[in-house]
Amino acid sequence: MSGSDLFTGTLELLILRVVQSDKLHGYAIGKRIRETSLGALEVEEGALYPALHRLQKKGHLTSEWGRTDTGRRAKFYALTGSGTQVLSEESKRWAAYAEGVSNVLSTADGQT
Amino acid sequence: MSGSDLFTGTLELLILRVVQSDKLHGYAIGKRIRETSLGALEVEEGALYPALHRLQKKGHLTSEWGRTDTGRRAKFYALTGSGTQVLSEESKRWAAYAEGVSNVLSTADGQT
DNA sequence: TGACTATACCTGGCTCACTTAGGTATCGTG
DNA sequence: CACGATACCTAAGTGAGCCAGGTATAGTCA
Repeated sequence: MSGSDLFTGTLELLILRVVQSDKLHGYAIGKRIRETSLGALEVEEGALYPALHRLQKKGHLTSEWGRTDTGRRAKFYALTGSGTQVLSEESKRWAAYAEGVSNVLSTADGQT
Repeated sequence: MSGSDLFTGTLELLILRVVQSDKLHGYAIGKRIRETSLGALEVEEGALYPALHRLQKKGHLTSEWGRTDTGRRAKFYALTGSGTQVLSEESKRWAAYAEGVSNVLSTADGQT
């Protein structure tokens, strides 16, 4: 229940989006999410790696072993066609959802 | 996996916010969330009632049996002091989180 | 050389919010 | 009087994420 908990269901969306920008490896994906969100999103490795495997299993990502700039062994992920589509759908779903929450949070009190 | 799934963790926030506006009963809380969000947020009863009980157990809500305008028996909920505080904290957490997600989703591609 | 940190990957056990799918009871309406 | 809407509830199952471990390697610094 720590304050940095993810809202369940957003991680896959974030991963897909980050991988769309750049072909990254898992560890870098986590870092990228953390940095791009300016620390607001903390990605635990115990959530990250299973999520990557899930996405690959579902066919939304492909993976390939390679080397980082610093010569380290790492698994690089790339979006598939279905991944691109899911990203698009989930982005819309997130936007609608966030707007819905925003509406509820900002509604003037006591209206019918 | 239907498209209207909640992002886990937001429901309690929504409930607290809705109850702050008006002293409502459970069923009406669900309806209010659905309506205020213009249908974007679908609240299942199987999620709603346990959430209300959780919040009460944690001391963030109190409940009282009463009657609706139409004469129906219903349990009305009200915010406690701690509930108000949690609402404030969770609102901030949501705002920060949503901004974080927004940053990730809208980041220009390929930046370091 | 050897210790230590950061990088990079992984898994198993647990928790717990949510979905699904039932159930009860009452009121208004066709 | 059947039916839908209102109003409440719970049990079983799922599954994402947290926690806490593990392995291995590259670079740094004493």
